[in-house]
Amino acid sequence: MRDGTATNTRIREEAIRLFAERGIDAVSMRDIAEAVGIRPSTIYVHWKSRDDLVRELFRAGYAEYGRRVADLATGDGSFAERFEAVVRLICQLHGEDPTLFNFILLSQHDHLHQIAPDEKNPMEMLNRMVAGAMATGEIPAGDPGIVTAALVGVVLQPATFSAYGRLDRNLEDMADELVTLSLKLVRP
Amino acid sequence: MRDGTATNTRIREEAIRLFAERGIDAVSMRDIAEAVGIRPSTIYVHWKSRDDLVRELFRAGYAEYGRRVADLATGDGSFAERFEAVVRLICQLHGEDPTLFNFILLSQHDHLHQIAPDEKNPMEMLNRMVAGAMATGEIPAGDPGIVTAALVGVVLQPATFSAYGRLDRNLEDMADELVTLSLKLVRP
DNA sequence: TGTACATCAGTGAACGCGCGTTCACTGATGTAC
DNA sequence: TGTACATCAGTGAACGCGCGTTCACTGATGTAC
Repeated sequence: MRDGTATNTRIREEAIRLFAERGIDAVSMRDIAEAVGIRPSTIYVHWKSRDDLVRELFRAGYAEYGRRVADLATGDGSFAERFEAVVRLICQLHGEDPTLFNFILLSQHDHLHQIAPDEKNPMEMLNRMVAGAMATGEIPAGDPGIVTAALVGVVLQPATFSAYGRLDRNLEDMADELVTLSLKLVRP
Repeated sequence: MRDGTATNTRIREEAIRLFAERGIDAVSMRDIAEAVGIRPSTIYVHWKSRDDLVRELFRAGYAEYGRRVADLATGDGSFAERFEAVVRLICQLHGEDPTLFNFILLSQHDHLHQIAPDEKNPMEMLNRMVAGAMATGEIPAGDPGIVTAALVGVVLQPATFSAYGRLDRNLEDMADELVTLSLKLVRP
């Protein structure tokens, strides 16, 4: 039999690229197949359905990001140190694979609800980090949900603007500024 | 002849509601017609195409929001005063018509690129406000694009979390906290 | 090393479906006299 | 007030199209002997 691993990988790559560029809904199975240079039916050799493909790609990426955020968030050090590390990680993830990063960033709304709550969820992770730091008095008390959302916004809004060309700088180049800005949010 | 004004209004209302609830791509002309209680072909009496309908709804809402933000952003007072007013306005807009607010919030990415740059653009407005305040030394110097993006993120990320049920509080109830948080971003 | 066979990645044609849209029509209602 | 007419909001049936998906098939390649 032939080895389908290479084809499988290429389907993943092209699908993520097209989804990130055009939005998930705007990409058909035929589009993906054409980009890979195969027939649409070949995709069904590797995945049960379109939905299956999308879900697997999102989950795999989101889970990996979740793991890496979790490693830093649950590490040693003060809240400020750990949070700075998370912000820098996010900027670095964008630098490593902007296409994957944008795919996850832009498709999160459609897919977050089908992520099981027990998976290592970056948002949950941050929420606990913030709530913990409030409890110890490391950062000012407040509604942890709002503060977490605001912290996320400070980083992801520039990422979104960058993805849409509204900001022409790479996330990695903004890391220092984003660290400074987000830490200002949790000063007394 | 019959008066189509009421039908026209109902089509707008139901379309915005469905778009906000399900996402624009997931709503068909038949869905809208069914919600209104008319035949799909009737929508074409009022709009040339589906695209036309979506664009008109988005533009009308975005333009109105732009005007109201512009009024506050270009008013008298310090940067902090004007910015606080803008944040409170955004929270209030959410309270006035959460459905319209969410429609614009969630569909902005698909449609921002077809908004003419000369229209009163809330983002452009804020960008100029921030750049101006940096020039006068009212807020610390920096990249105005990043600081604007971060400020927007502090407000819109909680709005997004609220729209998706990740935060169960209304934007209006968070106004005080969001003002406090966003102003922290521009302290020395 | 050479041959027979099993496996299964990849194909090609076709399917049913829901989509946006068109268009000849109907008939309620405002206007003119 | 009553009648004839014009207007056009709304209808119903149909269209072509691209979509996701299926399935009998082909043929390259790994394995057994």
